[in-house]
Amino acid sequence: MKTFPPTGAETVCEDGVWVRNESREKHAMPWEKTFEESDVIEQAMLVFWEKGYAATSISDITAATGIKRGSLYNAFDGKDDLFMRSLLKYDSEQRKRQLLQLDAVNDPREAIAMFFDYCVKDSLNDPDKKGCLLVNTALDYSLHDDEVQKVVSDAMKELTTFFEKQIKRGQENGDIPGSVEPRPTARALIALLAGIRVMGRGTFGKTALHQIADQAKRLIS
Amino acid sequence: MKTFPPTGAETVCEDGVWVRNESREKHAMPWEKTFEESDVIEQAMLVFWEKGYAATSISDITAATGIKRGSLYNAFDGKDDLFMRSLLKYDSEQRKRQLLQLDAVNDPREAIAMFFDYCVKDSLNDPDKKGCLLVNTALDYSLHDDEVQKVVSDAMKELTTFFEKQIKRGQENGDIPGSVEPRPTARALIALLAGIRVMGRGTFGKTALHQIADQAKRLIS
DNA sequence: TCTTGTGTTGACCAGTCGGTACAGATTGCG
DNA sequence: CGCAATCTGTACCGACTGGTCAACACAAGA
Repeated sequence: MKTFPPTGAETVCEDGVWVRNESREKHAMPWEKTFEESDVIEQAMLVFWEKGYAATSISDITAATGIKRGSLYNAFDGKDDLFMRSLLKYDSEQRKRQLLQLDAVNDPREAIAMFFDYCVKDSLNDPDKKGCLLVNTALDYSLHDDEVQKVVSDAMKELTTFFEKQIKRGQENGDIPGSVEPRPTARALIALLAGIRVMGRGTFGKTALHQIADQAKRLIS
Repeated sequence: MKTFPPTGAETVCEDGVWVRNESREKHAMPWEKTFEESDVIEQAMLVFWEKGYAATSISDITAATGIKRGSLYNAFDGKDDLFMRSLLKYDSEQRKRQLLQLDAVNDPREAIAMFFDYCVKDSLNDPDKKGCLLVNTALDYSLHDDEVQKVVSDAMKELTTFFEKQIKRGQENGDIPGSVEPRPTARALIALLAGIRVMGRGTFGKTALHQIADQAKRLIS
């Protein structure tokens, strides 16, 4: 009877029992990958993020990760697959995480203001000026397949819903005037965000980006 | 003594005098190109506009124009040169022309509103959803050389100045409240425009784009 | 020790990339 | 008729593209 690892890479045999591999071993089991898939996706994501899908080659990714070509193709389906996983990782680790944090903020106007301030600060701090992978991908919308398009569309829809909800909350407690239309304003905020991300890649400087964020706040007053 | 065409392609010998070639000849002179450079740039521009710089190959351009590879490289310096000329053509024929038209509009608020309405209409009408070549290039800012960056930066600067001027004019004749800060608002309008162009490539639909344009108008009220 | 199943590796594939070289065509001029 | 000058078309360049493949390394189980 065979005793084989349940998931392959994350486990190791110890005292006859399969337990999580805490990298205590010198030699990897032959069925274990010598790398963490999530680490590879992380590096791939950074390359796609900075250079864009079309300008990124498989060699760029092998160079960034140290993984050899064959191993890469053994673990993933190809460039499209790598991009899809990168986009999903970005979406869940950057956007969703940020939204969850801001959901916890009590003051709705403050939550929206913090979002914009973060984006401006983030754009200015990044020496590579990568912008936002979702916005970058939104600009290449029709170059991608349906699945990628859906990720982008859903992300923007959720972002719109977030802004809309915050505006309504602000109107309920009197912080935001009733004359502000929740949904149209939410969409305008998305457009402003996209604008910050695009211009933040080099066209506009610190002052301009901050001024745009200020105007976003004015849109909900 | 030689009598050679002063500029090569645009002239033809008639009655011993060099005059502009009005394409009255059946056969091109051996020093005349069989195509108009501006026509080639026009087609190249459309390809770059739709697919982006990285995803566009020289073969795409020869296919779009019918020009053979050798003739292309005989007339232009290469891909970068073709892109630069395409960008300049777009900048002068689309942006500058549009700005000149709107400069003639008397009502400043109307001029700004018309700008946004045109962009939304244009985004929705284009079946290829190409967006705006300047915005597309702004997103790839750091991938391009200094010259291209300068064209983008200058275009956005001029656009900012246009909005700023319109806002000040509107404030002088009382159409726009003095509480609107000209320069920051102008920059926010640019960001909204960029957002419309990005989301207009597929992420957002008709309603959303119109709503964003409406909020742009609210920003100057 | 031999089998088995896995991941690693580098060579290799056909196709495309941007760009070049050169023969051939053409036509005014001497 | 050459000659000069220019554009055209094709073949070709080395480099690179995304992707495949089979030999190999390895350790558990028998």
